[in-house]
Amino acid sequence: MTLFEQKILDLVRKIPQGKITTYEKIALKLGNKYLVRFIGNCLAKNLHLITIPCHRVVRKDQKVGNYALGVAKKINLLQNEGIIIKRGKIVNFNKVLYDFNLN
DNA sequence: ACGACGGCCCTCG
DNA sequence: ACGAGGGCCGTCG
Repeated sequence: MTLFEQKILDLVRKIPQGKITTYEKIALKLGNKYLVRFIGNCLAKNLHLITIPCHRVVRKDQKVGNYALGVAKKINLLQNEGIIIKRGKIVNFNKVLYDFNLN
């Protein structure tokens, strides 16, 4: 695992239970928006590290996005944390959105 | 709503 | 060592 990937995972690990963030926010935090593709790539590969709550990272358009264990699993996990999802979209998106810049 | 393409870092040939 | 391809995305047509 590279240093850059570590940085991504470190950020994801900071997302509290019941909150979400977007691929784009992480990308911007780390530099530029085109990183979104690599971020997805990285999370997909490192899912075996259970300590990283990959399911709390979603798409900017309020869809949940993809997940290595299946989208259904991702939705389940999110709903267990109080996030409301309807037809694949997060209903209370703005309320549960976590902002890294609050630190 | 859908498809194309962008410019990322990594992996693999 | 180098170049092509790939991926849990986002934007614009």
